[in-house]
Amino acid sequence: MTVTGISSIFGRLFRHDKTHKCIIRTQPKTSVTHQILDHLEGGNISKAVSVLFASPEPVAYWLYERLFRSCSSKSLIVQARKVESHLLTFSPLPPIFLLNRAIEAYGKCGFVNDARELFEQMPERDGGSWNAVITACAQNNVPDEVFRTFRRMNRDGIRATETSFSGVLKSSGLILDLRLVRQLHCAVMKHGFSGNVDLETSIVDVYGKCRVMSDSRRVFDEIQNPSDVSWNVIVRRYLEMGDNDEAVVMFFKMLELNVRPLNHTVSSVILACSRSLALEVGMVVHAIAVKLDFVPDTIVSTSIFDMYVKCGRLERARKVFDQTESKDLKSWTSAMSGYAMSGMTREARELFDLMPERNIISWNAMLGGYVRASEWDEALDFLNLMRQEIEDIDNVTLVWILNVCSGKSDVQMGKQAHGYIYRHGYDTDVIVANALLDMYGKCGSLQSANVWFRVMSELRDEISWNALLTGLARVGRSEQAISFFEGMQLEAKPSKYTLATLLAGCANIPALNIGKATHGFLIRNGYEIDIVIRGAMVDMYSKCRCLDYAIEVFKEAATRDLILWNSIIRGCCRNGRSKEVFELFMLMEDEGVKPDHVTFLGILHACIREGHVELGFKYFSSMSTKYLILPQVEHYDCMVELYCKYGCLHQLEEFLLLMPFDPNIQMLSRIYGACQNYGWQKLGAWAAKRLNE
DNA sequence: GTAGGGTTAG
Repeated sequence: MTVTGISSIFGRLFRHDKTHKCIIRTQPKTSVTHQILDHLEGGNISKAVSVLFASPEPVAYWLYERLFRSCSSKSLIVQARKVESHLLTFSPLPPIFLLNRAIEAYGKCGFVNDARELFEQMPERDGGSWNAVITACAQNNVPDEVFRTFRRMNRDGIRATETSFSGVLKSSGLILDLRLVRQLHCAVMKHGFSGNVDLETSIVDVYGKCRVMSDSRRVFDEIQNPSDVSWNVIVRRYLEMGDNDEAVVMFFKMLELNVRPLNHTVSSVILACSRSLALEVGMVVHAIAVKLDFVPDTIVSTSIFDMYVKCGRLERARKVFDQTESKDLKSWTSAMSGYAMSGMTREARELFDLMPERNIISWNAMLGGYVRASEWDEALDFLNLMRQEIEDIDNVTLVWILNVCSGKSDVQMGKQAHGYIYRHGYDTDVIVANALLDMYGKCGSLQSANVWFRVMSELRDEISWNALLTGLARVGRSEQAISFFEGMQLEAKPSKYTLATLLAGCANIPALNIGKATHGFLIRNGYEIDIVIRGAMVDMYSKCRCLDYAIEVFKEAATRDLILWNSIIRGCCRNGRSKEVFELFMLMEDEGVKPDHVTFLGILHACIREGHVELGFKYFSSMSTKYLILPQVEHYDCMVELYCKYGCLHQLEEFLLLMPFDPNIQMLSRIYGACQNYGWQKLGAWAAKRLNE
């Protein structure tokens, strides 16, 4: 034991001695003490504090301490302040440890300023005081103050303890400064805490939060006996990095070592399975969870439910939910929003209506479901209901409302929302502000979007730039988009999505030069040309009538997905190179990529151009027989065009008989025209009659 | 020491 350790024990003994004297000296007020104790034991802390506050005499120090601790555990700020006030009234120089308890209480209640003020006013402090104020700031997410205090503490020669480091590490998880984290890691080692599981776990956590999993994992592997929390942290960090596989691997390692997982760990692993759609592994983890008796755990069963929803196993999901015994507000909301965010608004609403209680988050989740599913009228109805049932809406509600305005292209409603946002001070919330910008862009009010973008000035971020850029590109104002793109680079780093938007903008006008410049920018700045960008480039070049470049870009792809194939196939059609479409289709099949309805639109258009009537019908039939794709109106449209254009009216008549729906106006007028051309009176008359109807 | 629910662009 260190010298300071011993002296502090003596200090405490000495203080107890004083406490003792205090009780003896104040014999008459033991009744006050008893009353306070009675109230504390009955859980009525407010009452206990009231009794204290009314007492014209001090009580024993140990009782003050108990009161502070009670206030901490129940977050009673007013009561904590009363206790401090009473204490200082009767003992202007109370023992340090008591004031430390007060600081802790203020911290737990979320009142950092009270904690700091008291700390600054203390005539004398011990290591505990420093720790108390650091912990208070750390708990309340005031990292700057934590570091300031920590540096001051070191300057004053106060030795950092485990508690100080745990506060500082927690704060460094908020600001994510890797250099700082490395320094702290060294400091922890230098102070001789290298065998301390808790601190090592914190270090694993902050490296992970800084997204440096190699270091995080190295520190983890060095821990002698990782605790359940250590395992929880490493699994969680892998999950958050998107490394779902490693999260699962670590979970199974933990089981091998016979460490019982925490409920949060099980929940993280299930989330990992759900995110990678690894249903089979997920079901194994589900079985493990059952075996380890986690079924009654709300957190675990909620994540199992969510996994089954995301993997499309609705019946299983519902079974898990119905079997969950203890459901709280969070698990109800989570389950309901699982449906809502997967587009199953009907199921979501069913749960929503069953919920025993709801808060703003539940309301927002349901509303978000309608918005995501583009069910605008349902969303509006729901908003009306919401207005009747709950008092307030918040920033999230506003974002969904703005989405409804965009969806309905209702700029009037959007402006009303803008007014509300302004009046209630939500205009400084960057997410709301960006949603507003997006709304103006999607409603085609580029003027308003521009104005608002300028008003946002200080607030705006990369998303704001992208939102405006998308708005401009959407209406084909690509020159303006590119000049914004130049402005953007002074403020924010364009993401690959920005560039994809820009390329789409070039494709629309079409603007080959800007498109080429964008291509060059991507290469010069070392952007990863992923499948999305590549698709945008193929599309841009083919729309700019530069098919050879498109083919070049297409060929360079290491992997090709359906969308990329579709882009090049449509590009060939668009540029009159229909013959190559059939070749491409064969290559696509060879690579094992399954065509979809878009692919077939391209093929049928190629048949129309090339006059392949028989082949066109063969492809059309193969859609349902070989590829199990239900032909849509557009495909029937193509077939009608094919038959009409080449005068195959016999086949057309047969085809029309098999068509599962009524011909639309476009088809009818095409048929009518063809019959006129080829003198096919009966069918022509029929088409004319239908047209008149 | 960690820790389950709703939020913006593409």
